[in-house]
Amino acid sequence: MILIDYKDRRPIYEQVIEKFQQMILCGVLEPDSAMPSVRGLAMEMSLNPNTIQRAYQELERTGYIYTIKGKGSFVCNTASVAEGKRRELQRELQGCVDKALLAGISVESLKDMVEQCIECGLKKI
Amino acid sequence: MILIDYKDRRPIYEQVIEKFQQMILCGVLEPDSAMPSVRGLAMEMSLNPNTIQRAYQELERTGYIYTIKGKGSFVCNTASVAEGKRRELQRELQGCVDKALLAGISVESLKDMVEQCIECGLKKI
Amino acid sequence: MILIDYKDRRPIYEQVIEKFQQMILCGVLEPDSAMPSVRGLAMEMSLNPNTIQRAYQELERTGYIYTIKGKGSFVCNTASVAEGKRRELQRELQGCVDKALLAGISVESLKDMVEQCIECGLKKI
Amino acid sequence: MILIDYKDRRPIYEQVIEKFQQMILCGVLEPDSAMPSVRGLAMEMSLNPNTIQRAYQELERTGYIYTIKGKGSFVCNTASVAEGKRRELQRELQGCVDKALLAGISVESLKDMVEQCIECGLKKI
DNA sequence: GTGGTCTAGACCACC
DNA sequence: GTGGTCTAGACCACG
Repeated sequence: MILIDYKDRRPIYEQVIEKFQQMILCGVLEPDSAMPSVRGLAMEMSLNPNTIQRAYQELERTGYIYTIKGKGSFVCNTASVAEGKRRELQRELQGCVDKALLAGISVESLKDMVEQCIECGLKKI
Repeated sequence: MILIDYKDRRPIYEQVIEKFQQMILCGVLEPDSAMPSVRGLAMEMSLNPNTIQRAYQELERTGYIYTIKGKGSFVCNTASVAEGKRRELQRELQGCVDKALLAGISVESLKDMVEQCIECGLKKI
Repeated sequence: MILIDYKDRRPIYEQVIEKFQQMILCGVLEPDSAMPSVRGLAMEMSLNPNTIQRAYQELERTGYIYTIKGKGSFVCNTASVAEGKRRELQRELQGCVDKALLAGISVESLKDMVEQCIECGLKKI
Repeated sequence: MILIDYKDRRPIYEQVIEKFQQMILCGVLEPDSAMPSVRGLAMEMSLNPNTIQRAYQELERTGYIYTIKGKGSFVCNTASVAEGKRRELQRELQGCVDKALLAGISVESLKDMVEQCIECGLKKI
């Protein structure tokens, strides 16, 4: 299930979005399968339906899901979505790298740090 | 001088903090040199003194500057600060990498992306 | 309720912080229970909301409370907090002891003073 | 000589006062010996004479030194002074102890902490 | 409703 | 002159 970290400073709806993005991109949620209903999910997670609604809207706007009135929301095909996510991550990564370089960290150092991150990240999965 | 990006969603004081961190870490502001006065900088940037004050307070709390009441604020020695910044960046980088891996991006792909970022980042400096 | 001592030279927000730290550490405020709202408490204490806000921010930064935007602030689990407080007190105590020793007070004398303090402190609780 | 810690949040004049109190109480400065001149000391320490002046005023007010117009300032007999210092320290110690007890630290724990402080403090001298 | 940020302007202690 | 604190009141994002 989706777990909310209340100590995370980001708004709840962003956390919900992120979790669904992950599940869609890594294939846990298959294309054209139904998303949980807004009200049902809200109840299950003890959240305000508005919060879920906002997350779904954003997921629809960014091409992760599509909605059929009266039927519910469904997962999009991932091909196009993956490319978008890739670009988004590239932007974020660029931000990190820029900061590091501006802080005077050498390219060598930086690559080492990335290696460590990857190693560490692989363990978590 | 420091430019504020009002389209940036982050608060102004955070942008001010970031700019000074960069200037201190990359040596533009030398250790023990005087920071601009709170009021002076506020006037120059057309900001409220409280906003600058808050940025300076955070910079002091995180060890970038030290303050002498009635005299002003001054830049700390960078040695210890650099290590802290490195750890902070490592954490942020880890976040990026984790997201990428969770999104199903391969390690190969990821390394390519980092290479591109570094190349691109070096041009900006 | 929280009483402010206007004769105290310390800023109001520090007094507010201290009072809440006490209430959290000694268990008057239970983990995950809600803190009073910023505006509500400000009104009740006839203080500016900013002053309360600042106190809450510091309490959050030091791990006493956590905040959910739009919902309010809540008390953290005390386990980890207690250890931090202990270290803080140890530092402060060290300062006192150092001063006493530097002033030429004998170890014997000092221990007697501490005994008196403890005796006296226990009565206040 | 007297060293000022600019990173100390307390005002400079308080640090000056404290250092002289220590030197007088532990006998480094003998009764009726001359204090350094305000201007001379200010120059030597690269401080504003006002700052030294204020420290001397406070030292005179609290009975550590006495001033003869046109001749300078001199160290008082320590007997009476020591008792005052002792009371001041007792007050400060009481504050620490009260905080600890309010934070739920046991008397046993507290005594252990004091022992550690004393041990640690003796090494510094 | 909640907290987070910002502006405007005041007063204080310190140097 | 400097930074530190506080009040008053506004606007925003979030739930």
